[in-house]
Amino acid sequence: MTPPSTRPPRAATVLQRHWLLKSEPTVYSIDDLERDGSTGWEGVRNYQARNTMRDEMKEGDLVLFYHTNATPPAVAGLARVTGVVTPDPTQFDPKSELFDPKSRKDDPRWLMCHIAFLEKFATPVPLERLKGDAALAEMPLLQKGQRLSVQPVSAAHFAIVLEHAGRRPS
DNA sequence: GCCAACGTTGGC
DNA sequence: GCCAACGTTGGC
Repeated sequence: MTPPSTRPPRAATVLQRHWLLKSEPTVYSIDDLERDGSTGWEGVRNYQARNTMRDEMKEGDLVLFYHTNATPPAVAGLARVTGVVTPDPTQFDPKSELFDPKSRKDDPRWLMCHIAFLEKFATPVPLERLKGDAALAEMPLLQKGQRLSVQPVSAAHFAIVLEHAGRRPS
């Protein structure tokens, strides 16, 4: 017989997850986010990334802001998820490169998460440095062929990246 | 610019 | 449902 637990049930509200969002800095950089304070993450056109934003990212989650197609590619700073997903307006704009004629306003195909600026790293963490840390070998970003623009990051990997950035894990 | 890896599309 | 063709990603 299992005695009744004396512990409270694990509360989903205490779970804070960590993510990595990729952006080309020539399109939208950590400096742009610092200037804007917060932003809707427009432009995701991959179903897996969309589903992650829709189903898994929660307010208060922490985000590594990664500069892709940059010199060098690097984790550039930190952001925080601020709320639920909303339709990505660019899918309905015929003048946008991201226009999707198959998406309907009453059933939007593409969604965007919302993030707020937390900090720009004084010391960005280059991809090469991440690759050089054996403790990060399993990080999704470093897997061969990976190219998701929205990725999960484990709490352990997140803390290690912060250390590389010269930050004390909080 | 190259190209490996992956995702999407569409004919059948 | 298969799969070839095509488009995109993104480091180098």
